Amino acid sequence: MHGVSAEQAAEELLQVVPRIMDVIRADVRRRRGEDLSVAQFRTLAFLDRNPDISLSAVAEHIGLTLPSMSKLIDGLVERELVTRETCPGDRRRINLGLTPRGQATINSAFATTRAVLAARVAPLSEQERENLVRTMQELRPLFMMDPEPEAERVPAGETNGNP
Amino acid sequence: MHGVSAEQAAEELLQVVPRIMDVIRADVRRRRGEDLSVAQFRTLAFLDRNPDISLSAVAEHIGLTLPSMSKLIDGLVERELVTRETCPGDRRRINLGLTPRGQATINSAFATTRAVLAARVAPLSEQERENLVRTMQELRPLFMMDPEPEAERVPAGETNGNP
DNA sequence: TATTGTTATACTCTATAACTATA
DNA sequence: TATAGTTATAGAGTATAACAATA
Repeated sequence: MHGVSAEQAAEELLQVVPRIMDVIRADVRRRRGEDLSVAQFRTLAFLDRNPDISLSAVAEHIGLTLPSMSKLIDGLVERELVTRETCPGDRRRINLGLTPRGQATINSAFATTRAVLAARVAPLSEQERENLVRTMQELRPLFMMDPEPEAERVPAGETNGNP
Repeated sequence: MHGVSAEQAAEELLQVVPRIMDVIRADVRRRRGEDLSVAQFRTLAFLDRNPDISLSAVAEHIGLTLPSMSKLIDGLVERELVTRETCPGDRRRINLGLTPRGQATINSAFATTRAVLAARVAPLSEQERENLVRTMQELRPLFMMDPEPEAERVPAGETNGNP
């Protein structure tokens, strides 16, 4: 193998990553013991990675409007999975976070999913596992950043004529 | 790097794959020119990979009930993105497929997402890209199969007490 | 009788618009 | 006046239950 273009690498990601995600998603669906919707689950996971974040920031990342996310958070606060506190410096903002129960919920979910993934990659050789880990570590920084500063939403109805 | 366990490899996947998926998902959200919901988009992509499949099979994969998927397909058929034909051999079943317009829609979406991913992996060296492609090819067969033959749904309320 | 899919109905989720509170 | 969130209302999406058609 030689001369791999960025486009070819992208094609591989596009074909394989969603398949891995299917397995993760199926696991999440199967064991949502707290009866969480997918959006609620994604929100918990996001709060796990981003403590003390604002409502707007969560809404933008998850892809919901502010009112929708406000209501979704309502439900998580009621179930004592999420904390919602007024920001001391700017009393308009709120700081969101996980309660111990919320943290336990997400930890438990991750543990289960990790086991499912481990079973999937079990057939790999030692060499292949090392390869896998190296690749993930190389990809990690490239997909953590937000390169597109809130790109404008397509005006819904005006489809772009693209390649 | 040596002595990588399946659990460690799984941990890497669990941390990085959802981040890549965030980028893919954000792109899908941003340019759903046909005004497709996420479920509708996933359905089109699934039909692209699995021609002439039944309604039940699609519903199970996407994670919707049969009535919900029936209605979702209604919408896609109305917009002339999906074909729905009675199966000749067994007239209870239906065969689903993409219309040329549906195929064009999914192709266009993939092209855009591929470009976004290519931009992300552009910083990788030639060596790293080769690594990436090799890893994806090794993972592909492991995540294509369905090892869990429709595992029973947790009875909703009885959360498992796990690690 | 069992299987595949659809129709009927109700509920949940999400969005748009209007509003409150703080800056 | 601008910004961060919430409340009010309406529309879309989804589920459960009942039904129709084929095997």
